[in-house]
Parts: sequence; C-alpha cells; structure tokens
Amino acid sequence: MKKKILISDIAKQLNVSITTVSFILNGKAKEKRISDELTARVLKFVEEVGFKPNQLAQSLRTGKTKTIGLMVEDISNPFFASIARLIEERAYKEGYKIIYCSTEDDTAKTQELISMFRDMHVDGYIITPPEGVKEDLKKLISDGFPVVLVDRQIRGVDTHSVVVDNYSGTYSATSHLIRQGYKNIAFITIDSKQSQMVQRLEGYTKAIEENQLNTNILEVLYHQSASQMIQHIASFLGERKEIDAVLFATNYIAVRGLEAINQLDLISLAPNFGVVSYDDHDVFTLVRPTITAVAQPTEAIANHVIDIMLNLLNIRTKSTQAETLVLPTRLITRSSTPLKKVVQ
Amino acid sequence: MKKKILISDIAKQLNVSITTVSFILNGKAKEKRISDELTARVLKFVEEVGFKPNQLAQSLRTGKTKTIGLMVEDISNPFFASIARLIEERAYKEGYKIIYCSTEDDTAKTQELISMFRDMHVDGYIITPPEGVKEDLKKLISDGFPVVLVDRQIRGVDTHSVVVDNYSGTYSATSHLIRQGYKNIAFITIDSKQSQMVQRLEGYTKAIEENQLNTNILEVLYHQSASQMIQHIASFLGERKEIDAVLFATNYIAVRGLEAINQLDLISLAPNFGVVSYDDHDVFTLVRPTITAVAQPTEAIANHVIDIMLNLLNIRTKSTQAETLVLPTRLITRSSTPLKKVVQ
DNA sequence: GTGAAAGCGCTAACAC
DNA sequence: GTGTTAGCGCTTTCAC
Repeated sequence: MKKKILISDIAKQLNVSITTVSFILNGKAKEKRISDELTARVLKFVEEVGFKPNQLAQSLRTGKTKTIGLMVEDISNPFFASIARLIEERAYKEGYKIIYCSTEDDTAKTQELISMFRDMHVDGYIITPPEGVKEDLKKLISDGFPVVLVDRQIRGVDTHSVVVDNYSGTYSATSHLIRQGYKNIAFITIDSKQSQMVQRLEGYTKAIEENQLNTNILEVLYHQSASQMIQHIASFLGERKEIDAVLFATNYIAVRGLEAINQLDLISLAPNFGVVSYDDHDVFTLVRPTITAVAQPTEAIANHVIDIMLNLLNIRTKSTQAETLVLPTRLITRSSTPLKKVVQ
Repeated sequence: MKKKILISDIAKQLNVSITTVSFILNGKAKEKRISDELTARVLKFVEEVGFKPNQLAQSLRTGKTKTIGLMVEDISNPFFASIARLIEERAYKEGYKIIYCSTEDDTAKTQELISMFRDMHVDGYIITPPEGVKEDLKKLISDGFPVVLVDRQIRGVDTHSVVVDNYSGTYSATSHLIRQGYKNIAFITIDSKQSQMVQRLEGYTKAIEENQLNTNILEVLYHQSASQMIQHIASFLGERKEIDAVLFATNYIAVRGLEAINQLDLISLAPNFGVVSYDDHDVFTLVRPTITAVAQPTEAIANHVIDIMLNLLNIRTKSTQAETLVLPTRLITRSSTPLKKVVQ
C-alpha cells in the first residue's frame, strides 16, 4: 500500500468514467440512475483495493471537512472530559471528527484557538467561552458557522446554547446545608463574571437570605497555582472559626479546598463541618468523609449539544432560531453533610 | 471577512505574480533573490489584509499537514494528560498541530484511530500502543511515517521509543516497603503483557525474592468497571489478612484499590498497612494517609518524544537509527509507608 | 446513464 | 528576479 490508489485508477481498472465512480462513492448512484449492477461492481472493487478518497482533496473541493472544533475550559477536568468523550462518540458515529482543545479560560488562547480552527476549516464550533470573546463569536456566527455554546452563555451572542440550572443547583445545595442545621455557610468561588458562576452565586445568596443567615463569600483567582489557592482558602477558613459549612462553586475549587480543610484539620476538629461541591468528581467518594455534590447531567448536556450541532450542520436554513436549553442538576447527598448535632 | 482573500488577489493588488507572493510567503525570498523592498511590501500587505493561505490547498499540494497524531491510552489519566499537554505545547511552538485520542488500550479502536489519522494525513504518529497493533505499526513505519512509541515498546517494531525504567521503579518501591518493615507485600496489577507492565512485575518480584519473602500477586482486568475492580481488589485483600502492604501497578488501580482499602477499613484497622502506587496522582496528597508513589518524569518524557518527532519530521534521511530512551523514575515517600511498628 | 473538463487554492518546476 | 503553468485528487456541471 505504498502507492496510493486514486479514483482515476478505479475508473481505469473498471473501464468506467471517474464521474461514475465518484457518483457511486457519494451515494448518488440512484439519483444519477446508474445501474445497480455497475454500482455493485464499483463498490466491490473499491472495497477490495481498500480505496479511500483523499480527504484533503475532498475538503478542498467541497469546502467541508467533516470536522467539529470543540473547545472546553479544561479537558483534564472530569466534567469537561466526560462531555467531550460523549460528544466525540456521537459525532464519530455521524461521520464527524472532533478536534478538541482547552481554553484554560484564557481569552487570548481562545481567540488563537478559534483562529486555528478556522484555518483548519472546521465545519462547526462547540465552545465553553471564557470572558472577552464575544466579538469573536459574533464574527463566527455572522460568517455563517454553526456555533453551540456549552456550560455558559454570553449575553448578546445570538446562538444556541446548552447550560444547566446553576441557580437551582446552588440554591438547593445551600438549602440542604441549612436543613441539616448549618448556620454559617461559606461560598467559595472564583473571580469570574461568567454566567454560570454568577448564577451559582445568586442561588447561594438567595437561599442564605431567605433563611436570614449571613453570607460568607470568598473569591479565589482562577489563574493561580493550586498551592496558592489552597493557601488562600486555608487562611480564609482559618480566620473565620464561625463557619460551619462550605459550598465550593466548582469541583477543582473543592479539591483544593479539601486540601485546605485537611491542613486545618477542620473536619476532625469539628466533626460537624459540612462540605458540598458544585460539580461531582471521582475523588469525592474516595476521601473520608465522602463529599456531597451537585451533579451536572453530563450525558444530557453532551447529547443535546451534538444533536443541535448535527442539526445545524445538516440543515440548509441558516435561520434556525437560537435557543437556550437549560438542564436540571441533581444533588447527591454523601457523608460530608451530616445532620448537625446541636452542642449545648 | 466574509469573502476569503486568495493569494491571487494579493498578487493582483500588488501587481506581482502569484509565484513571487508564494515564494515570499514561504520564506524563499532570499533564495529566489527577490528584492528586499518587494518582500517587505508584500509581507506588509499580507499582514494588513490578514491573508492566510488555505491549509487544505497547501496540504493537498505539499502532502504535508503539519499535524501530528497523538494516541495515548487514556487522556483523562493525569499521567497521559500531562504528557499530552506538554507535547502539544512544544509542537505548537514549532508550527505543528496535535490531534489527540485515547486508545483505551483497545486494539480495534487503536487500529481505527491509526486509519483515521492516515485519512487525515497526519505527518507523524506518537503512540502508546496496546497489544496487537504490531503489524499496523510496522506498516506505518514501512510506509515511511515517523512513529514514536511512548511509555511502552513492542518487541519487533523497529522505531524510536521513550519509556521509563519500570523495573527499577517497582524494585525500589518494593525495597522501600521492605526496608520499612513490611513482610507481606502484595502487587496488584492488570492482565496485560505490555512491556511496561511486565517490567513492573519483574521489579517487584526481584525485590521480594532477594529478601526471601513471598510474592502476592493479583491481576485485575483492565476492561472492567471501576466498581468491579474495587470489588475484585477488596475480596483479594479481605481474604488475605496476612498482607501488610500493597504496591499498585498504576495510578488508576491505586485509586480503585484505595476505595477497596477504605471499604475494608484496612488502614484504620491496621495502622501499619503500607500503600505505594506506581504513577503519581493528584489525589494521593488529598487522601489521608497521603500515598507514597513512584513518579514518572512526565516533562522529560514529553520533551524527548517531541524532540525525536520533530527531528524525524525535519530530517530527510529516512534511516535514523531507531533508539530507545529509558528515563528514571523517582520514589516520592509520603505517609502511607510509615516504618512498621513491630507488634510483640 | 456516462464522460470531459473546469475548478477548489496553492506550490514549484521551468521558462524568460 | 519574475511570470506561466501544470498539477495535488476530488466533485459536479454540462453535454451527449
């Protein structure tokens, strides 16, 4: 197989024209009224010699690469990894390849990636956008590319998006903590104005206020090292001994927060220290106590995203109404949020 | 930017020929003795209008896609994720794109991926091969593609590879446990004949034998669910109360093994139960006790791999001698391997 | 039903 | 030093 076989070789071997072979290969045999006999003969031969059309030539000619660009915040985060896997699987079944990358929530990197994807001629874009890429997205859309936003939205960008009900997620997590008897619940989040983070904060705040409790909010920086974040959380928690529970706004903050809690020996010192994380994570069942979490429906998210994308890709009409799909979260209660014993 | 600008547009605008523009764009201005003045003028214009050559056309013409296919066992495993990231970063700086995929250590999937990469016309292949792909790799190599194997080798495949000294890794981990006073050390690994797994087993066995101890080996199945694996490990450990330490052959076995150990309450029941994992993992500093691990030099691995690949890609000579690079591991001692107290 | 031929956008051998 | 032109391998219009 050193020597690449071409469509012209097929045609020559079979004594038919290139056109005929191409039509058959592209499933247009019926449409072009090519005899079943010939169709079968060509297909059989193609199969035998293992001919595969050159994708580059095909793409250059048709303008389609059958490739979808997928940009998530961080592919090493189990939440995004899981979504990416599911999307890839579905896409693959439909004959699409997925190229994925992590934005690291960095505006410049994301812009570069978008530009790289354009250069690669991807047919569609699935993105968890960081802040500051509004104009880039609008450009993509106005240039006619299918764009589906995941996990978060950008105000003013008119395109499809699939998100979860962040507000209810943190609202119910906070309510759960309150019901379990915790009174001083901290919310540890990141310094981000992204829609999903804002909504998570709102859900927490609402639940706290409804119960006439006080909010305790810490915003750590996204772009800082793990150890810095741990330190930051540890000093916050260390200074406020009155805090008896904490809700982490993402799983990676929680993982680092747990490290801080370990360092402070918070749980062993106060056996009734409550912990909840937004986003589930494998390690939450590994550590003791196991950690209560707000699970996001990764499968549903992935399925909806790819459905919408495939639809956009196949439909001629440019003008599908942009719609936002909001999926529910689910609180998984584990041992980190026990009923708080009242100490006299 | 709705309308794509072409190289012919540039030529027309500037009143020069397409060739000239192409030469300048490809850095052959000097070589073709094009005036500095013209070169500068073209470059300036190209910059201004934001012209980017169509990669598809370029690739079709040159036969090069400036893309490297990277297939790791499991991109969600921190070890592979970290290597992939580092490779991607370096490759990107050299003007190469990386397409990555997980083989899941599945022969058929890997073959499909290799075929997909061929279809995509990647310029080179970086692979952590599962069993059973020997012929596919040989084919790739004999067809002239640069192939670099990582983490494991395949006997009889004559190509470059970067691996670590697995034997010494488990040997020193086992020796460490013995030195700490453990007498019944189990080795929990997977049912794989891959080079790296075989070597890890050998290192363990050697250390055990040198000390006239008994081996306790459990092979779990790679392709089974997490809970099945946990169950499997738990029943093994539960049945053999004499085991006082365990060395896990990979980080994901260790993570599941820890779950099993938790279920059995092994560490709290026997405070001197020793645990070591081959491969480090973030959670090993999160759980209590923190887990001693054999760390692999991911950075060095990634750097060597990409160095070799770039070299292969740039050098004309097909006949670079295939060589295997063996990197050392490092034992990170944490609290899961305390000096064993002798109980009278 | 089938074939000839015009590109898709670029590179580079060859001519001048 | 610069321009003409023949492809890279495929799809698809148009003619027969």
